[in-house]
Amino acid sequence: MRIGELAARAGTTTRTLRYYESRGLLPARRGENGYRTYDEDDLRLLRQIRTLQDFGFDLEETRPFVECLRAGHPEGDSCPASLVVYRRKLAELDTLIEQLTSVRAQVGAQLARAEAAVPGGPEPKCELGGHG
Amino acid sequence: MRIGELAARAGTTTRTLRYYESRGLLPARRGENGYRTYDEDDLRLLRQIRTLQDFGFDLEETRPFVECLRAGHPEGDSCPASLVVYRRKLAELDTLIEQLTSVRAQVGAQLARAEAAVPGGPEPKCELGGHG
DNA sequence: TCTTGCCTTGACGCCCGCGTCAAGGCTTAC
DNA sequence: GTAAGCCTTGACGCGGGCGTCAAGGCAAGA
Repeated sequence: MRIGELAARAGTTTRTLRYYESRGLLPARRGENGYRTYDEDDLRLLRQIRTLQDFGFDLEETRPFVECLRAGHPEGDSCPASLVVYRRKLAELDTLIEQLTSVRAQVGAQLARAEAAVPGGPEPKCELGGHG
Repeated sequence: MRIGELAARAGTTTRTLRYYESRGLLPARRGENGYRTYDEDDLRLLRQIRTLQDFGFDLEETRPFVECLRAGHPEGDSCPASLVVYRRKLAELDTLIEQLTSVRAQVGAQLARAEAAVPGGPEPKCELGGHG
């Protein structure tokens, strides 16, 4: 299979595949005409990468999973190095979610305070004259 | 006050202030020698910008707050345009937190599944021989 | 043979909020 | 006078994951 077909089957682009290859993540064999050649295993690796990318993993973070698959393991996370990445990611996510939740609370409080100070804020269609 | 002092008092850098000016966010008067000149009001504007930046607001999103202060209002969020930004930000935060929470759950599930499949994963120092 | 459509490499663009360096001018203290 | 330390503008770099164009090679059908 050539690069265009692989890209289509994985729902990505040829540019992306060349980029992965440039990063050493998904090297390709070459046909006699110089075209990149891929097989079903490459598709599996690519899908592993894409899944993790969709989760917000950096490209580098997908490397252990790819290497794990390439080493013949049944899943990309069948290797300790992948689990390390999982755990680090979980910690990052927890920290991030905590921070965002804190920010959300602060922004929400600011909004509530500001709305209370502005006439017509919470219920803009009532008491237009503001005589009450 | 000149740019260095303002930067120091706001806990930022001169480069940042020039950048804000280039974006039209924090224009400066000029002394006869060409030096930028700021006053205490500029410091207030700058602190408003920095606070929102710390909350993860884009620079453009701070503009209504800055203009509100510059218009003479007591707070940057004393204007409707600022409240719009607040509400939009809250919605963005909610969406993002939701997505991250979902990802966290999926990654956590993947980790649990992978750990269950790998001997020595959850408790690496026990049963080295794995005879149990 | 010509066209169409795939493929190749190379290289610049984008986003965003600055960091950092360059080359020079002004000010101030000694 | 001169050195230090502030200021000026201009311009390139960075990180990440590609998009997009350029210029050309190769393959297959009419």
